[in-house]
Amino acid sequence: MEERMVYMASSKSLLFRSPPIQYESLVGYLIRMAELNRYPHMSWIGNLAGVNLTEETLSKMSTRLDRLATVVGASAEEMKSLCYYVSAKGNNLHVILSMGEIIPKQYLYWPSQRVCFSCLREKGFVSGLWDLKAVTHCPEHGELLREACPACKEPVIFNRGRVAPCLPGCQHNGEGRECSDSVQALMQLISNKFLGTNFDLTEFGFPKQIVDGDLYMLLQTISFLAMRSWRGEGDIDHGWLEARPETMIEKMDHASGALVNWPSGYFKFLDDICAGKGAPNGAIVMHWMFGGFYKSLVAMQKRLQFLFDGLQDYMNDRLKGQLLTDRGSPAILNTRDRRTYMPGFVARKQLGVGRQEFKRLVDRNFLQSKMFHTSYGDIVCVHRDSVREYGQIKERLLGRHELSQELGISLHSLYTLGVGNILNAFHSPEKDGWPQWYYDRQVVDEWLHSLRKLAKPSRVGRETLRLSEAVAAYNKQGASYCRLFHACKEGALSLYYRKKDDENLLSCFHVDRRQVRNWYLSHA
DNA sequence: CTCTACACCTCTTCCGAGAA
DNA sequence: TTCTCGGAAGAGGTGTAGAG
Repeated sequence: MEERMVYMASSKSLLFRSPPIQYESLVGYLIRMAELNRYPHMSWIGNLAGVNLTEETLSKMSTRLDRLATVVGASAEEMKSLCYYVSAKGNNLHVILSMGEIIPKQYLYWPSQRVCFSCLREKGFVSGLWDLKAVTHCPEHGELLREACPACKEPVIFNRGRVAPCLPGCQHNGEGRECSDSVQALMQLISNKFLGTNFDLTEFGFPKQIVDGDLYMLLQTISFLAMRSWRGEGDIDHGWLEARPETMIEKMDHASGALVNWPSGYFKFLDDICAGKGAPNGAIVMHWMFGGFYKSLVAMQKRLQFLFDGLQDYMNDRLKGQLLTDRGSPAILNTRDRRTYMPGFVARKQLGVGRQEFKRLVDRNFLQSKMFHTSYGDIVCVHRDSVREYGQIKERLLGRHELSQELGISLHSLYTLGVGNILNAFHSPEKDGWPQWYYDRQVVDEWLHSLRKLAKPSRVGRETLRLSEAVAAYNKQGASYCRLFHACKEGALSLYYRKKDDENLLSCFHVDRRQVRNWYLSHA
């Protein structure tokens, strides 16, 4: 019995064998084997293995791989490597890709009956990539995938016995390149994600999000951009299903053009759909298509965030000299305000300042401002970067009462530090006409840090004075914090550091009692 | 497609409350 | 007292939905 099984198995294997070629499709491999063994149809190999290879049962093929492997004489591993997608169990609507990703089945022909004739002639194989609907052109030759030979008109059927479907004697060698650079690059990007090829696409400048993202995201992006008749919140996978192959070529051209050289390609794409024709130099006159595009994009925002962000960048770019307001268009900036220039109202809210302070910030150039002519008249808007920068500084601002307490010196001493150019205020009446004094905490910290670096650890037994004591003791000789700090900096006095004292930030700094006395006497 | 009611946006001015 | 903030009100404006 055992021997008979072995005999049966060996009798049902092919005479001529050949290992799979890299990136070959499973069906394509069987076709190639059929041709090698002079079988008129690849389904004959299925018959040998007891597997029904009709179109309807193809999805189950992956479960019969071992039987097919025995017949064609390939290892189970080799056979598995040909399965770029398998149907998910109990889920007829999705397929699992070899990388583990799951995508709707509608993105695939099952299997494809379209081929690149250049590939057939040059490499003698059927690529697994051609099963993807989004692949309209061969990534390598840029040739259109066809359902029939353009020379002998013989149609490509999947259950054929020869890799090339042509009639005997047909010498058609492929058409060569038939698409733009951008379409071919997009095909290569799909190929990299689906087959794992390594086309170098850096020069085409695809957005990072789809280069790094998964295949499904790329397919959805293409599907979305290729629609070109956006009808609100339709299903993105759906809009594409109905696309007829002949319209796909043009759609692909649009989609790939939008994705290469990000974001300028996308901007041109948006120009086409957003700006009405004949608008005065660069001004945006919304085209009717824009509404549908925008609504669909909002519906897809979670998945295709970069397209949404790109749209906002586009608005900013095209409206450089004009102002983009929130008014009447609540949705466009609700999600994420990325206007280059924002109205004063918005900036004030973000900074938490009132009108007077805002006006001062603009007048003193803390906020980069620009006048815009709008329907309300001329209004002042400010650059978002300057708002962000000042917002960060504002968080660090410190009133002078607070600072003098922290440092343990009087308000007047703090003032003299400013006069002596030791510690300058960020805002002050003298410097920029601010009614209050404010110091930048970061500047204060840097100053204290530099003092600490200057100071030496105090040795036990050395008679030292705190700075405040030194100032008090030699006040009549003209002592001031200012002069002490300058002397320390120039090296005339040594500064000591005692960790124990931490009543306030300056109390840990000491000077030598004798040194400071001599120093004052010599200067008196 | 056009018209209209509506929701919503942002400006200015005025005013009261609270902090320095 | 002076300065600042923020709410209310009024004015002017725009996109959208729905009806016709």
